[in-house]
Amino acid sequence: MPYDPSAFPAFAVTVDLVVLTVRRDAFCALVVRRGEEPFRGWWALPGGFVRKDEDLVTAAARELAEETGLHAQDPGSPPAGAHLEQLATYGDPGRDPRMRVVSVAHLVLAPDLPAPTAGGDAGGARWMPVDQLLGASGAGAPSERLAFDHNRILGDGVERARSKLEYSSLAAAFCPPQFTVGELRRVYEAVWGVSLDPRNFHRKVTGTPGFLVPAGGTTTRQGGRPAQLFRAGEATLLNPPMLRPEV
Amino acid sequence: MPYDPSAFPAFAVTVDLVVLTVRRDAFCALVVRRGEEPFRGWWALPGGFVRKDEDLVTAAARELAEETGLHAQDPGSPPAGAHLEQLATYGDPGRDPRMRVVSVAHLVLAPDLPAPTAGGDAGGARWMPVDQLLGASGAGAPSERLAFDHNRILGDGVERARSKLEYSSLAAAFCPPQFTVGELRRVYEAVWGVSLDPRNFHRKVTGTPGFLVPAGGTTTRQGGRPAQLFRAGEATLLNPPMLRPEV
DNA sequence: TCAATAGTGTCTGTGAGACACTATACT
DNA sequence: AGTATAGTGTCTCACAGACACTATTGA
Repeated sequence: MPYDPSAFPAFAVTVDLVVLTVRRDAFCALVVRRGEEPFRGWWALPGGFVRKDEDLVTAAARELAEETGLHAQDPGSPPAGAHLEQLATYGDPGRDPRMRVVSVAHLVLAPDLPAPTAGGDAGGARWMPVDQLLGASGAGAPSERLAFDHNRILGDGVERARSKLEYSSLAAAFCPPQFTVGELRRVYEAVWGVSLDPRNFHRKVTGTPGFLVPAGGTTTRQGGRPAQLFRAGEATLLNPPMLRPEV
Repeated sequence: MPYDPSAFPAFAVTVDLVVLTVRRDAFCALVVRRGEEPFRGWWALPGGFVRKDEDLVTAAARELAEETGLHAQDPGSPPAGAHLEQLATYGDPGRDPRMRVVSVAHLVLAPDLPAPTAGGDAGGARWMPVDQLLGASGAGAPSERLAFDHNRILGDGVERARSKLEYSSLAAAFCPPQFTVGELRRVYEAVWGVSLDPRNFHRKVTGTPGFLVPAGGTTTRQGGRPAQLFRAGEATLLNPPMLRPEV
């Protein structure tokens, strides 16, 4: 078929963000209150339109900064900011009742933050446990429904995060720049919803080259014997992986 | 910001296809010859515009059928058609010199096909070894460059396929409905570019519940002792995974 | 006969899971 | 003291990799 630029249908393109963190041992997602129709008053994932001359990942980083003040990881500045990656794209006709919108969802893994002050347009923002939004793993129905198809997007993001902990060192993205082995273990436990043996976990993560680098000091912020502080190492892929229990 | 439907920038949305197969022990991708500017005469990935009321995956399946005659896997018809899944989305401004185009790339894994007759618009279509397009794993430069950012898309698709063979049973998507253990092993060897021990491979795949189901007969089409025929089982996830050698 | 592929058995090293035990803090 | 968490050592089982050996075809 000959190329005709005026013949293609026009789409709106947005980025939606699945921002995940671990707060007080709970695996939480960032949701914002919608201030307008449709779904006025509902919780939704943060997001917004991609601008005319803007890269997709740039748009995602901009929305993230606007809505949370978080800065995405600059390649090069090791312990600063959150992990950002593309998740998937959702473009069913009718997913937005107003018009044809294709949304490129992104996944953000962030350390625990003081308070998610909604930057500008959103009427409110808060962290909400993912179990409450998706239904606990035990098949319960979600107690909160999100606007549009955001439950599906969140579910995909949560599953991506859970599986990435297995074969990458991304769990450290949920931790502050310096953290203990116990704190890292609590991240895995919160995200996977399981209990892990502290002794085997310690042996595994400290024995994997490049995963953890000793940062020097110790801390007793978790109580008990002082624990060594680490920061994330250079390795991004875990080999062999750390598999989720309960096959 | 108040919602203003006329304020969003208009994008064109396309689907591009990374169609992979194994032909004569070579890992190959489907490329089509471009008949128009820009990149007239270059090889490119098949693809096209998403229609106004069309789902993304539907658009990908339609383009696949138009350009190859292949039908994507209908959930429910086990041994028919190819595996189709979303890969990633590419939307850099300037990736298409004519206008702002966001492309939702899809990955297709297909069994070996007789000949990729270009369906309609494309000036020609052929299977090309991925090493030739991406440069052999040994750092060689690609001997053929694709149009637009299709080298990058192809690279992402190839890497996705390689890693999916590890923890899923998708290798069977490269095989005919009935196949032998040796044929399945040659798929792994071609995709990963390695040699695998036939005895250990046999023990591994036949010992994984749900991966292979005996289909009854035997064949000698590979020469040597007759080999049992199998078809793909119900299992989609491999646990434990089949890891690539050469860490 | 040989060459090819299919399939089984056996050994060894690595690593995960279970768990006893010691170390060092706070109350 | 008791309780919390940190960290080490040890045992066992599962499994990947290496490879000897047998089975069954065609040339």
